[in-house]
Amino acid sequence: MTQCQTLIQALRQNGYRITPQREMVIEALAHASHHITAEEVYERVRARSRAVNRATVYRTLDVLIGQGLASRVNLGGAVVVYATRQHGSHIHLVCRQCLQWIEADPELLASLGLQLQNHYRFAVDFQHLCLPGLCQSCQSTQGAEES
Amino acid sequence: MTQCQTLIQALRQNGYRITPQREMVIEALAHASHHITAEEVYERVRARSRAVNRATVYRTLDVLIGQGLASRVNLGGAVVVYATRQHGSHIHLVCRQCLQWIEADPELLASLGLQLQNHYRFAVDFQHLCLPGLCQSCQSTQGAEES
DNA sequence: CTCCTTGCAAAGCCTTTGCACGCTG
DNA sequence: CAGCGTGCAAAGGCTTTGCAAGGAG
Repeated sequence: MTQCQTLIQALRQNGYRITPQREMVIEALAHASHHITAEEVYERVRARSRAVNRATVYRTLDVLIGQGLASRVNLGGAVVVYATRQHGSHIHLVCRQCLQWIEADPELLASLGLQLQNHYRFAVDFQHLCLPGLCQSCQSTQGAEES
Repeated sequence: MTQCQTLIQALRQNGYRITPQREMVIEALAHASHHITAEEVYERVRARSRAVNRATVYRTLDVLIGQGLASRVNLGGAVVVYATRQHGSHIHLVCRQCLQWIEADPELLASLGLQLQNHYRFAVDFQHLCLPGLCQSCQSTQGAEES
């Protein structure tokens, strides 16, 4: 709840107008336990009001991202998900085979982040990181399906 | 050269037929210094023969990926690139702002890989990893453009 | 000779855009 | 009120698909 208000305030303070549509998009995004796709945001918003268009969802998500309030990540393939920045930093271990993912402890990346910063002056976006690979169950089936 | 032959042999042994089109796609991919987009593969192949269709390029790339001979990676945004597995493991530090990327030393990820394997039984795909973030120059402009 | 592959063109998918109306501030 | 934000519908870019003809093995 408060999370939504924070986002709304941030938008308002940056000169954006708060419309019912934007509120609903923000709420859908903030209430999502994890990341959701644009389509899922649309569905959730649509469940509350038919007076929202897909284009508006995309436009609102773009605004949030532009303001650094949300992030967009491509979980391999064509799967694009969104999340508010307030979900905190986290790592996704995305299985390239079953497309499921595990959340990993962000702490594991701390030292890597420092090294990359020192060596390459590159600031990895730890807010929303996604590492492709193979999950445990797919590692087993991997060999078997090579027929 | 030999790299192409290896790929071709692998396909042949898995029951795929080797056509001039597939050879050309494989050569274009294998000779690419880094990763290339599907469109670039198409252009390179097209430069050698007009008798190749975009659909064939996509289909061949899919076959290669299905066989684990190539990988597809989304460098943020709509940029999708391909590379043969034989290019060895490497990390891309992709700037989410200017979309340019730096190659980082894969060794930096070695310990992280082990930890993720131990903690989560997840095998990160180090063959072709891509970390989003901000490059040095965009880190400077970042603060300035927040108007 | 079989049937895997291809080219062609069209469809698909997700996302973006142009425009006039409507609502926020 | 001024002008940003919206819905609608159409376009857009990239990728996939159906089908008949063609070529690999």
